[in-house]
Amino acid sequence: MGRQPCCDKVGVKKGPWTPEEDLILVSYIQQHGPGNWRAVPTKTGLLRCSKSCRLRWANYLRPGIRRGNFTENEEKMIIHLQALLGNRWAAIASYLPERTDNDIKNYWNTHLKKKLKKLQGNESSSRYGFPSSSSSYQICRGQWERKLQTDIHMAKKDLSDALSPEKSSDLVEMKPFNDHTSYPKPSGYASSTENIAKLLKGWMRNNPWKMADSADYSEGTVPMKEDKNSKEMAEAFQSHLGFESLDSSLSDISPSMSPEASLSQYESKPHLNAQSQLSLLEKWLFDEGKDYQLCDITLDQNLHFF
DNA sequence: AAGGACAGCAACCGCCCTGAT
DNA sequence: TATCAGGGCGGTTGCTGTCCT
Repeated sequence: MGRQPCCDKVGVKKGPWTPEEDLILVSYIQQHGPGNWRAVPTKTGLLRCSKSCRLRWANYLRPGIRRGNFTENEEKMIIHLQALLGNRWAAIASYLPERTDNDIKNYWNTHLKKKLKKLQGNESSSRYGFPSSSSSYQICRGQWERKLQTDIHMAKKDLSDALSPEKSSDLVEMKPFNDHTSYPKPSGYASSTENIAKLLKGWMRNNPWKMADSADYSEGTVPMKEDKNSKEMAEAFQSHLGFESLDSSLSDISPSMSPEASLSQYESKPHLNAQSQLSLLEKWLFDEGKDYQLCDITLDQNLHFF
């Protein structure tokens, strides 16, 4: 028995989102909060699959998202977390504030894979805390990697055990940054509107209200028939959100959003629960001063906490 | 300047999990 | 207990921009 598609594919628009669609989606979510994605296309008039709406929100429009320019520290974290967790991008993303799993996945596939390949081929690099010039380091790193390889499997198993409800119930509350139940609420809608603001700024720069000339923007995905309407809508949105003073004006949860909605906008990611058991790992990962002195932490110490 | 190759990334696809009924 | 819908997730695709010849 085949699974039903998430939505009726007929008449569903695909491809890149237009600014108008983004505005509509953000406006809707601002009013109703994220969730109940199936209702979004029908209630907004967007000719998009519900999944597409959720993805667009989660990966692009959601509050607190930072895009591009991964820092070296973020790279290190991704590399080490990937070694420990595998391609569990959502779990990895939960440790990286402001990054989406999709972003991390793309970054891994396009940048870090190559970098690591290079590093493997060229052991002389010390960029990731592997000071090659030291022979003792070579031994140390080798030992560490061997141990890591052989024990990752066990660690994963233990981790999944630790994640089971009966065990996680007595864990200390210490969650990854992106766990949206404990996410340091940035500023209600501010970050999201920042995204939209940037989007619109660029859009307005490039589209002096001539979208109707563009086939892309006139495909009928948005119930706006005139440039004027688009402009008015954007202006209203801009006015409402206040491009230039987003952080201050929206430093609290948007009043127009219900409490449930306010809370639920942080819901989009799962989290790991075995945080106390990962505490040393986290300390290790987040302690910038250490510069990932891998050899200072034995694998036994690490795995002890799984 | 043209066009082919390549890289980066947004978005889609389909499987899986979970909660509701 | 079985079934279903909604949502999450990882893998993959394909579009677009940039670089190279």
